[in-house]
Amino acid sequence: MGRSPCCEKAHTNKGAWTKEEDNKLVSYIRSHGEGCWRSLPKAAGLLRCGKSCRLRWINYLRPDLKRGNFTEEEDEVIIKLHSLIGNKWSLIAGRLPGRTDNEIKNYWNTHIRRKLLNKGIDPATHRPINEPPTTTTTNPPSLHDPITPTITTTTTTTTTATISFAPPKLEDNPGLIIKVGTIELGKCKQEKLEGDGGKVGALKVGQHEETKCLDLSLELRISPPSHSHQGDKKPSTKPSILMNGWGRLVCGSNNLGMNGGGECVGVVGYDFLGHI
DNA sequence: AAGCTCACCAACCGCGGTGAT
DNA sequence: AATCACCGCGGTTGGTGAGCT
Repeated sequence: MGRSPCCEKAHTNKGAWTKEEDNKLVSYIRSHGEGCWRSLPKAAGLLRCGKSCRLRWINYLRPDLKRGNFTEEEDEVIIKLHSLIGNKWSLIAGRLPGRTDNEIKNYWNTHIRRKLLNKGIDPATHRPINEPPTTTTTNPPSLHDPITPTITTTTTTTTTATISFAPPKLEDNPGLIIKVGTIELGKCKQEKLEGDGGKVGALKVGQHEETKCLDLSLELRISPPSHSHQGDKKPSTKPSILMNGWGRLVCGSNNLGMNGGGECVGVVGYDFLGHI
C-alpha cells in the first residue's frame, strides 16, 4: 500500500546546516545530479530528510545562485510580476535568474512591502491605499459575460495595446482561456519564446537572451463558478481566475502578435502602476 | 557593557497535486 | 480504485546580528 516513507523523522537532524552537511550534499549532487530527494540523504550520508536537502540545495547551495542585493531592475520586475500573479514566488523567481522563491519572498516581505507602503501603495492590491476598495473601473470584468477583448495599439518605441473587456457570458464559455501571450517588462534584445505560449494556468519562462529580457508568456484560464471554494460552505458564485490585480491590461512589445503574425494575444503588460 | 528592538533570512510546517504501489 | 508518500509551493517561525538606548 503506497510508498515507503522517505525518512524516519526520529533519526533526522533539524535546524541549521553544518559546513560538513553542506559539503556532503554538494559533492553528492555534483556527482549524481539533482532529484530523487527521497533517497538522497541516505546515499549522501546525511541525517536529513529529503525535503530538507532539497530546500538547502535550492535556496542556498546551488552554484548558479546570485548573491547580494537586489538591483532596482529586479525590484521592478518583482513588483510588476507580483501585481500580476500575486504571491507566486516560484514563478517570479523563474523570471529572475539566480534568485530563489524563498529569497524573493523574504525580500518582498522585508523590503518591497515597506517600500510600497511608504509610497502609499497597498502591496496586496498595488493600488493607492486611499483608493476606495471597489470602483467600476478597477473591478475585475464580470466573468459571467463573454470576454471580448478590444485591442487598441499605439506605436512608439514599443507597441502598446490596451485590452478592455466587454461583458462576458462565462456559462457559454466554460473553461474559457484567454491567451495573453508575452509580457515584456523590460527591454529584450531579441524575443525568444518556446512553443505556443505555455501551459494553461501557468506562466512559461521564455529563454533569456540577457538578464534584461523580461518577456513573460501567459495564458489565463477562467473557470466557471466553483462549488467548493476554500472551505466556504456556500458554493462560490465567482469563477476562479489565475490573475489577480484586475484593471486595465496594456500590451506592449516590439513585436506584438498582431504585426508579428498569429493570434494576438499580443504582448500584454499590466498597467498596475500606471507606467509600464 | 547590558538590554532591548528591529531587520534579515534560513529553515520548518502544512497543504495540494501528482504519481507509485 | 484506494491509499499514501513524494514533490513543490507558500506561509510562518526562530535564530542571529546590527543598531540604538
